Amino acid sequence: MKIAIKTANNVKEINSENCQQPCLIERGMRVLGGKWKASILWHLKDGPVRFNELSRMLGGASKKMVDQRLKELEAQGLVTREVICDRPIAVAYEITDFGRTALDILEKLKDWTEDNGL
Amino acid sequence: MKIAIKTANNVKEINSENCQQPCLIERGMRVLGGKWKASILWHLKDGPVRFNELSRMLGGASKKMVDQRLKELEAQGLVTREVICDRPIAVAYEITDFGRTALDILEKLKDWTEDNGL
DNA sequence: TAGAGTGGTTACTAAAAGTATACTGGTTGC
DNA sequence: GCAACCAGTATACTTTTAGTAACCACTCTA
Repeated sequence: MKIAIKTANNVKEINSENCQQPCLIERGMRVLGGKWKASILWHLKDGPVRFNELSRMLGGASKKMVDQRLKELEAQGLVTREVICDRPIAVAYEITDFGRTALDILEKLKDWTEDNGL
Repeated sequence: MKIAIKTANNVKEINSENCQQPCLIERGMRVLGGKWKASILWHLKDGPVRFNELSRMLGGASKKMVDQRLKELEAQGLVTREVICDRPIAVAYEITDFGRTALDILEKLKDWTEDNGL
């Protein structure tokens, strides 16, 4: 739907569209957009990574943050948690097939950031 | 770099990579990832939109939020603000060419969200 | 036996994000 | 005159998120 706006000496048409509420972009961002979430997913793309290692990769994210984000990502089915050894405890986080479907987006995001020197 | 992890009865190799700090994914997310920012950009893709109209499109975002996000997006060169009429005041926000380069990512995000019923 | 590493949890604080309401100062329409 | 619209601004408030630091139980290495 177009709406006309009368200005001093011309008429300008402005586009108006309704958005599904809450809109798809926003809903997607709620899954991938949290701080560290996309990064975590990205760092799991080459294979399973252990908890403390992941913390280091993220360079500065606290254990609490990494823990919280991993739990969210696990609950949403994007990563899985696997205990690979009981004593000493060793846990590996792995991206799921569903999680991999999001890597396309992250790849584009990475390229975009890189190309624009952000 | 691969690191070997000894488990009860096998050895598992785990991938370890260093991340540029702060990594590209995270940096990109700081530009597009704030609440409403991606949505705003998306809603500008079909042409300029006025302030209050944008608020309504976002369905629930307060004026303060919309205002803040628009200012951020403007400062980052993703949108422009144009006064199209002084009396009565009418302002239109428009996506820039640079802003358009991010729409690819958002398109993918939208499709992903849709395909996965999120 | 001390120190470092594993994968967390808990408690606390600081900062950011978001909501709600009212206000300005102008215009348009009834 | 009154209400509703425009594009914001201001203020106050609550909620959420982020981050620090200490702690747990366990193991491995020097």
